[in-house]
Amino acid sequence: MKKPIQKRTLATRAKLIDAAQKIISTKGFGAMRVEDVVQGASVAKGTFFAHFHDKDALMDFMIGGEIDAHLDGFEKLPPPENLDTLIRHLLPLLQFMTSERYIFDLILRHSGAAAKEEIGPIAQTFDRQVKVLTQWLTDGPFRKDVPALILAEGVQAFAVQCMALHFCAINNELPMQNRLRLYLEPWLCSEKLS
Amino acid sequence: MKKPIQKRTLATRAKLIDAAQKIISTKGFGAMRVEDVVQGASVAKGTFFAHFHDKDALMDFMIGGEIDAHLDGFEKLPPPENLDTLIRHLLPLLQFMTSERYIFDLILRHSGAAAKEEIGPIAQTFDRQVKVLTQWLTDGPFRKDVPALILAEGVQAFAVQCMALHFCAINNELPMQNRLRLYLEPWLCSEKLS
DNA sequence: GATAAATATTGACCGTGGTCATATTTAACA
DNA sequence: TGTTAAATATGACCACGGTCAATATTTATC
Repeated sequence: MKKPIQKRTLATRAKLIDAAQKIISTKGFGAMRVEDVVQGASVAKGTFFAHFHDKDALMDFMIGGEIDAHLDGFEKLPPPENLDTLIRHLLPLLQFMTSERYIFDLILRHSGAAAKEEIGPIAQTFDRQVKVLTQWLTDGPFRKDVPALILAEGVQAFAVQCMALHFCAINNELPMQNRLRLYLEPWLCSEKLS
Repeated sequence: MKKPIQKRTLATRAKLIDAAQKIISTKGFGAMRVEDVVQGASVAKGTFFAHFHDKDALMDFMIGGEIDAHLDGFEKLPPPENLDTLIRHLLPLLQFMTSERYIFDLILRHSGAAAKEEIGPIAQTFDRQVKVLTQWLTDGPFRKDVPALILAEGVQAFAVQCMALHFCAINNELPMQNRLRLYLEPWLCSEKLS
């Protein structure tokens, strides 16, 4: 994980990731079994855990990669000139994150770096996301009485809330983006009183 | 689960919950094993799953009970007359929710009712919490340009964010209540522009 | 090229959540 | 009270993530 110097190591790792990718793209993230991955990669089970601390670590890596791809796209976009554009830009990422219940749960578990351990791929993307949002909010026509960083973290909080309610039996009649707008309008387009 | 008519059923159920409670109060939620519970209750393993759909369902019940106790307390409190009081009232609940990583993760998983299934105990407490907050926000000195329900859901979203960051290696230098204040001040004490 | 140290791989094994055909108990009715 | 059907309990069994001592391979040193 930290220093894969040997060629063999890199090859094995690639085989594992390849096998995982194959399973994911056909059966989805939630259906991935470690046993299937090692069989697909033609290695022993123990080898898997020599490369990834646990199953979650591989998922963290795979899902983190997907999120990073979205963020790469965000960074090529011009700062949104209004709230609706901001939401529209964000939507594809939110849709990926909610495309499987398994994905969303795993993201929640890994969105904050676990104490004392190193910061994982997904946690890094959350930091990156805040950075992108901070930039957007600084440049766009949004409130300036609150630090853009706080606003960005708030957008993240509301996005998580909307995704959670998306999976909710009683609260999912409203599309995610509409609900997000309901929160973000008062959050981003207000000013402090007095 | 739905219609425990027989006395035996109620007794068995009580034995299971008792055994679970005993384990939880000595070793914590995260250390609970189904095997230990059934042994403590002197029943077979299969019996457990006749009473609870899975381990999470028992946890949902136990943790839901704890949260409900907090909400009972909230309802006896007068509506907070300012932001700091609101946060102070909320804090004990947030502290329980973050007292174990296991608890927080489970709460996140169950805070929205799973699609098509019945609404679980924790999901119900989240609804209840929104109701209490809505009342508080209606009565207190907070912004009135946004429906109190939306404000309440926002408070919940920010609370979740603060709890998540509480477990985060890089973002946990700020106490939960201070961070919450950072979000809630612009959220609750602003007015929409134009 | 021989040998030793470091690194990577193996697969039998384990812990724990969850299943299900079978056995037992309860309730209803004659 | 005896018979029977529904409700409940049982425990052997399975699935799957994860461990670890033993083995194999690579790299370093001479």
